[in-house]
Amino acid sequence: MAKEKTFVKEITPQSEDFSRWYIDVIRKADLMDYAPVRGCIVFKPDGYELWEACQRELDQRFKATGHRNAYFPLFIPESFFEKEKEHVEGFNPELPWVTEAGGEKLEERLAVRPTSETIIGHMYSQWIQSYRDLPVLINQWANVVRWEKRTLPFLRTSEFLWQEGHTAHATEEEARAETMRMLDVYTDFVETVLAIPVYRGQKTPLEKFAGAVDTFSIEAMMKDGKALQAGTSHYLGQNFARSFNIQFLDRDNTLKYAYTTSWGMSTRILGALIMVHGDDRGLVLPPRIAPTQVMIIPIGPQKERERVVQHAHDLLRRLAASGLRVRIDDREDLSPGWKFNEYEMRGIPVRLEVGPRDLDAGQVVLVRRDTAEKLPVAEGDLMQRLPALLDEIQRNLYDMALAFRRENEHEAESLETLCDIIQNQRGFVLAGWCGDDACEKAIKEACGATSRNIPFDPPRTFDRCVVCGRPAEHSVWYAKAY
RNA sequence: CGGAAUGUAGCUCAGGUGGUAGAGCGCACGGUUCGGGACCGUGAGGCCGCAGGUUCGAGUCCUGUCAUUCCGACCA
Repeated sequence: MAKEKTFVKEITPQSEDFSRWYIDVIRKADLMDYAPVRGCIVFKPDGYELWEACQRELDQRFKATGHRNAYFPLFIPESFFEKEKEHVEGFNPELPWVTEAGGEKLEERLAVRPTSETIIGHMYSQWIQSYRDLPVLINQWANVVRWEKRTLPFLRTSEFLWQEGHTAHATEEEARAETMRMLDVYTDFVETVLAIPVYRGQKTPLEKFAGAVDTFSIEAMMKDGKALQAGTSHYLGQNFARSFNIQFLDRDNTLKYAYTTSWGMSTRILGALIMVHGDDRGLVLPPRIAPTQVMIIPIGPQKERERVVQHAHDLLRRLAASGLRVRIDDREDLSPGWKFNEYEMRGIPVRLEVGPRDLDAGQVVLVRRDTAEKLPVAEGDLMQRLPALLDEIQRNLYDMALAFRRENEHEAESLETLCDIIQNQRGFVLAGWCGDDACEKAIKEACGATSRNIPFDPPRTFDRCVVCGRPAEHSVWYAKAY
């Protein structure tokens, strides 16, 4: 027991210092390493596999909604950014520039893309002539660069991986439907696969994407009560179509600008996954996203070893054949206790222990990562019980995250109350808003909370703006955000 | 980009007032162990972040620089 403490000491408890906990976990679990360039990280295999799992789930959903993947260049001519005023203002401070190549100064500087609306808009203008060419439904998996002042692994890195969908439509109605459809896709992925409940809503004008007409987001609450924007979907109206001349000839033989959308989810979602489910022992991965769902650990003294390991491998084959993501750790030089701790820290949902005693009893022991419960299971029942257990863990993780979120949802009728909650408690605060940017800024200045979104179906409505007291037009979630 | 702290072995860290670098864990080898991070023995491992400067001599003092962490400003 005393030794166990030494182990736990390597991960700072969440209650002591949440930021420290986060850094400790991602490093101990071997998800990433720091690269020599500011704000850049290496996704190590265990971290990258998580992203691959996200990619797989999302990609499947994108394709099921009619999208196809393509790839656009990393470099974007400077002039492209100047075509959309808000867009250039929003991104200029974060752009890295290529000014020289092949030993010569470039005629026109090239930005390393921070997002691809401009270059894709340019290409779409050449591809779209007629209403018959619409809609264009394209997604790309890419890396982008934003030179942020302050970086944090996964949550805000200089270079990050993401997907960005870019679509063009003949009508506003269709483009708006697309915007909402993709928000639904994100919601489904994050809630059902990552087991993270989200608030769906619209961004305020101050927080919306530079160049968008409307931005919608899903927002998740981390275990320290802070908010993390898990995904965004933008209705761009005709803004980019006008800037990049995306015009088509409609049925009525008139030239019209297309309506476009864009939507993105990035490796930042991994930060959410870690901070929503992780605990003081390390990562906790929902079964549906876990690269390894079950880790088999054969146990036993040398003289029993052969028959135990053989049996464990037999189990491995059968479980893998049934479609489960199973691995075995049959290394002889590490004690079972060491392995238990190791795979708990790495967040593997279920451990399957099998030793001589189990063999004799015709059973195995399943251990849940989420509750630490040990469940002896007769081998005959294993094929039924294991998938059911994984489902149960998936559900439980969502329920726990939802319960935590509910405990940390607040309401405020006054700025004082709002700030008191933000500064002395934790979580999200719902409050009335008149619609004026100034009131939103006032809250940020008063206590550092920003508007997260205007939820589609707020738990309640307010008569007055929490800042100015004028009639409230919306209910808004406020929180400190990552 | 401003403020603070940190940078010494793979990891966590120790190295008063300058004198040529240490521990624990980990790693390698051998042996004993194995149902919650086992133990014994032997051993390998260091341009002390990087670059200058002061000095007979710098991990230690000074300057610059890079990176990380925290706080602020900024932030689809």
